[in-house]
Amino acid sequence: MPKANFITIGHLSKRTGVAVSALRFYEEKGLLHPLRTGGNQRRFLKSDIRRVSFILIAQKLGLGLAEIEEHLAQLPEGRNPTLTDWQKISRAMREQIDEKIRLLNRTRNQLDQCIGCGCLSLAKCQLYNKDDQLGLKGPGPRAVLD
Amino acid sequence: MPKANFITIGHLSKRTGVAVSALRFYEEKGLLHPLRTGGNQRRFLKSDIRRVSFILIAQKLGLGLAEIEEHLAQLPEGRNPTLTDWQKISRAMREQIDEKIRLLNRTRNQLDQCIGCGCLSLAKCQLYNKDDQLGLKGPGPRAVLD
DNA sequence: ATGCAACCTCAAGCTAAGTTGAGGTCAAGC
DNA sequence: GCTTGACCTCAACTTAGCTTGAGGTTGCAT
Repeated sequence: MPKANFITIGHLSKRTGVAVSALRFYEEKGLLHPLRTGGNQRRFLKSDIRRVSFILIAQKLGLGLAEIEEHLAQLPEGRNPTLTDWQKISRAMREQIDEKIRLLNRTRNQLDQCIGCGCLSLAKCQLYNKDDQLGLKGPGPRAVLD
Repeated sequence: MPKANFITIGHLSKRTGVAVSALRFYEEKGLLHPLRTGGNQRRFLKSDIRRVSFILIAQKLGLGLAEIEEHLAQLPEGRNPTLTDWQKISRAMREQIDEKIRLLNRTRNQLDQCIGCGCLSLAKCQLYNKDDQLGLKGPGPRAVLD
C-alpha cells in the first residue's frame, strides 16, 4: 500500500494555493487537524486538500470560519470522507446560497420602491425596519442591529 | 427663513439610530462633512439624516465604507441633494446588487455540478478557477485571489 | 555528518468598522 | 453666573482573518 498518504504543510499550500501561515491559522481555529511527526512537524492527509478547497468555496459564499467549521464537523473524523459525505454538506451549503439570493432579491425590490418614492427616510423606508443581516458580519452599527 | 437648518451630533444620532461614536467615525472616513461652531462642536445639515440612511442601506448591501464614500461623492457639495440626485446613486447601487445576485447564481450552479460529480478538486472545479471576488473583502487567502 | 530548505512557535502588526474611557470644554437653563 | 448634560479629542481595545518577523529545530540529500 502507498505509504505516502501524508503530505507536509508546504505541499498542502502548493496544492491549494493557500499560504502556509493561513493553513496554520486554520488549524488553530479547528478547521484542520493534522498529525505530528516525532519532530513536531505537521502531516496532513491527502483528503485535506479537498477540505481546504471546501473552506475556500465556503468563504466565497460569505461564510465565516466559525460557520465553516460547523459544516466541516459533519465530516467523519479519522476516515477519509466519502463522496456522499461531501455531497451532504454541499447540499446544506446550497441552501445557504439560496437564502442569500432570496434576501438580496428582497432588498433589491425594496430599493426599487425607494428609487420611486425617493424616500430613504428612516421612518418609512422598508429597508431599515424589516429584514436584518444579509450576511452582514463584524461589528457594524450595533444600535441598529441589536 | 428657518434658521434651524443645523442639527447637533446627538440629534443626528437619535434620528438615525447610529451611535454618536460611529458618526464621528464616518466623518473621519470622509462620509460626512459637518460644519463647526465657534466652540468646535459639529453642526450637521438636516439632509445628513438622509445621507446616513444611505450609508446604512449600502452597508446592508455589503458595501464597505470606502465604496460608499465613492457613491456619496456623486452628491453635490454644499447644496441639499435633490430627489433626482438620490435616485441617480440608488440606481447605480441597484446595478451592484444585480451583479452580486448574478455572481451568487453562477456560484450556485457550479456548486450543483460539484454535488453531482463530487469533485471539489482544485484542478477541475470551476468554483476556483473562474470568477473571483463575490464581494469578498479584507485580507483573505491572498495567494488565491491576487 | 553536514548543509540548508522547510519546518516550528510565539509575538506583533494589519484592515475594517467601530466602541469605550479618560480628561477636558461648551452652551443653555435657572 | 453657575451647573449640568452634551459635546470635544485622543488613545486604546474589539473581532475576523490573516501576514510578518525573530529565533530556533528537523529532516532529507549528498
